[in-house]
Amino acid sequence: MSDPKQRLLETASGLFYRQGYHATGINQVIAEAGVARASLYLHYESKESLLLAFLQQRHTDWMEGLKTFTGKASKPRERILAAFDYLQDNNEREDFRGCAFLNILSETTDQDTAILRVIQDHKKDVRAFLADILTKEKQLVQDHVYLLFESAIVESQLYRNQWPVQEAKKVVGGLL
Amino acid sequence: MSDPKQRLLETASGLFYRQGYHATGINQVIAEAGVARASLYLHYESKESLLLAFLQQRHTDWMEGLKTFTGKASKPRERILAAFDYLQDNNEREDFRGCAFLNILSETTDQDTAILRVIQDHKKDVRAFLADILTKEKQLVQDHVYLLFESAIVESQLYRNQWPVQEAKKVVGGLL
Amino acid sequence: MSDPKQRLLETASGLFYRQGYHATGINQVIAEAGVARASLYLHYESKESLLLAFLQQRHTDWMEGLKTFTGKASKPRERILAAFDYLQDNNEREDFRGCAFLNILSETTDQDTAILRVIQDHKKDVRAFLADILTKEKQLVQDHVYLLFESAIVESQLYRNQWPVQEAKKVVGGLL
Amino acid sequence: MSDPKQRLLETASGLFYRQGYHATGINQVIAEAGVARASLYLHYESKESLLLAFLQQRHTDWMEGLKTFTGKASKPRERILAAFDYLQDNNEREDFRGCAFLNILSETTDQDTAILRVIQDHKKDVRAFLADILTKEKQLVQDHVYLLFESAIVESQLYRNQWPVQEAKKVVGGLL
DNA sequence: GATGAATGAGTCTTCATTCAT
DNA sequence: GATGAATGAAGACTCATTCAT
Repeated sequence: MSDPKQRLLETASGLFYRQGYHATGINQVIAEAGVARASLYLHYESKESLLLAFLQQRHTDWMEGLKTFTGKASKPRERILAAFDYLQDNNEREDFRGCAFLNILSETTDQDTAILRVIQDHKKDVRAFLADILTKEKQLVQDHVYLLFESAIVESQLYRNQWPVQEAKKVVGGLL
Repeated sequence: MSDPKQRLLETASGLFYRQGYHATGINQVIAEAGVARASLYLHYESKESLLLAFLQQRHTDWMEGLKTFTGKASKPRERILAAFDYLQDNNEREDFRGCAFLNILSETTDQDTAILRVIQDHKKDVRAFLADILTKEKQLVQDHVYLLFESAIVESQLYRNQWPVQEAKKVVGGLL
Repeated sequence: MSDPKQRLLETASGLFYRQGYHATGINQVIAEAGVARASLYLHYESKESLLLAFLQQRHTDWMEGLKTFTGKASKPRERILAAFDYLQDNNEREDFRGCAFLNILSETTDQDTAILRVIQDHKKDVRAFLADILTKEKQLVQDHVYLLFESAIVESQLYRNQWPVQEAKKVVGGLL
Repeated sequence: MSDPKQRLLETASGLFYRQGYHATGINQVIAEAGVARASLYLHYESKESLLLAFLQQRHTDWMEGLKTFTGKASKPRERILAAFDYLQDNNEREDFRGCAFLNILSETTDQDTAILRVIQDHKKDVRAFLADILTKEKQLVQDHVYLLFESAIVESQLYRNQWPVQEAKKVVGGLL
């Protein structure tokens, strides 16, 4: 809590996630983190590197949460359904702000290669994670589930409502 | 081409779509539109109202494109598949920038009620449009198709690749 | 009421008086007057000339009011005291905004000769008016009354209170 | 001289006093102070807070000057008359720009509570200062002197002339 | 006489970053 | 390791004025 670097990351993470990257200014970050302006540049070489740190940390945390939720079951079908429960849980805890990576993606152009890679890597991991649970299924089914998983996230953010998660879960339940 | 208001809208639309809303400054808009600063505020009362105009125009245009594509077929199944062709066509024409509405959604908080409404209304229209084609299907199937349609857009933006559209289309083809 | 020139003058007068000259923009004037922007420049060659028109009109109206109030009495002493009643009446009607001329004077530099002259002429008229009532008094007494009259205006604006008028009136009452 | 914060305050003070608050732009302030635009906002959170700083500083300086002048005499009557000499001295040194507080008052509406308070507090202090010298006099006499003191300031600004100070001083001299 | 469109220069304020201490 | 001061560029927006219709 009193480590400036960590405090900066946590503050920036919350702001980047809730307000977006460009809508968040350095001033707000340092003010809310209670850190001197120059200290930010002591620990992170630029605003963008702070963004990268956020995404990397978020990746770790999010995957951990996913594993925790899916770890409660053992059969593939139940584990996949538990993944949708994770989404529902996220929506409640984070007020339907959706996927941090897809949100940043929207603010990203092809020039931002470093950021783009982190985002894509995250999603590849998610896709691989689901596919790993569904090794017995054909790839088309694996993709099918992944695509429904993704739209469950996006659409519940859009409507500020859990119905897309619930519908997607229902569909997937019928599928497997 | 020489109507300043139209030129402003077209320029801003391109920039908002390609770079995002917050990453686009008024200066860039007026410079590329070749219009005086104050002229922007003569036609649009604020940057946000320019964004709203963009989204409204985009809604009209995009739905029209969707109707054109789906209008080429008559049977529900073929019309739905044609909708996915539309996505593929968009990706090529617009360089995988994805959905203008979902991109802006990422930069939007709950405070931005007017913007949020336009975005949600657009998606409700899309959902209703697809459901209308699938009136003979159960609602779960309708939602199923809608969710795959949405993730096809998002995921092809993410990977800068058409595979999500193609996979989604294949899945839907098997479904109907 | 429907004469644009008159409407412009009345609107600008209110705004200049209540908000000050520099704090009042052309936009607000034309918006509240319900007149096209260019129409303003049809009737007044500049914002400054609108200000001049305001001051001239105000001079006429204000002196008329002063004459009305003082006209109710006939003896010099009573007429002077009535002048102070006029100030109190103004304060109530105009919410303690003080003297329009002195207020504009504060926003005026030595370069603004035309404006400065109108302001000084107004005050010279006021001074002469009071002196005319007090022709039997020495000049020092005349000035004395004038100075108290002026500070009654300024100080009641400052404190948003009638006490300076009342005190000044009491002093003058004892004097004459 | 090389402290930017002080230089900003001095520059702004001069401009606010000579030109008025609204007529003075941030650009002019930073240009004449030789300071970067953002540096202004490092030291003062807004243009208005710069104005407040000006008024507070001015209050201190002005009262000190008043005390210095009145301190030269010991008898109440002489001290009061010295106060009028202070006004005359101000007029000469500052080219008849009058009272900084009353000038800003003219640009102030009831909404600007912070500014209004500083102005009123200044004048209350002036009034109390004069009253303190005249403790032996009745309150009406104290107010009488205060009102003449105030109009001496205002009217000499108006006419760009010392006569109002001299006349007021003469009157007060006869009074005490 | 009246107007909507257009503008260059200006408004106040914040941006992300660097530097001397 | 930490910081307050400093900055050039940019942010969104408004100014008073003119011109073609």
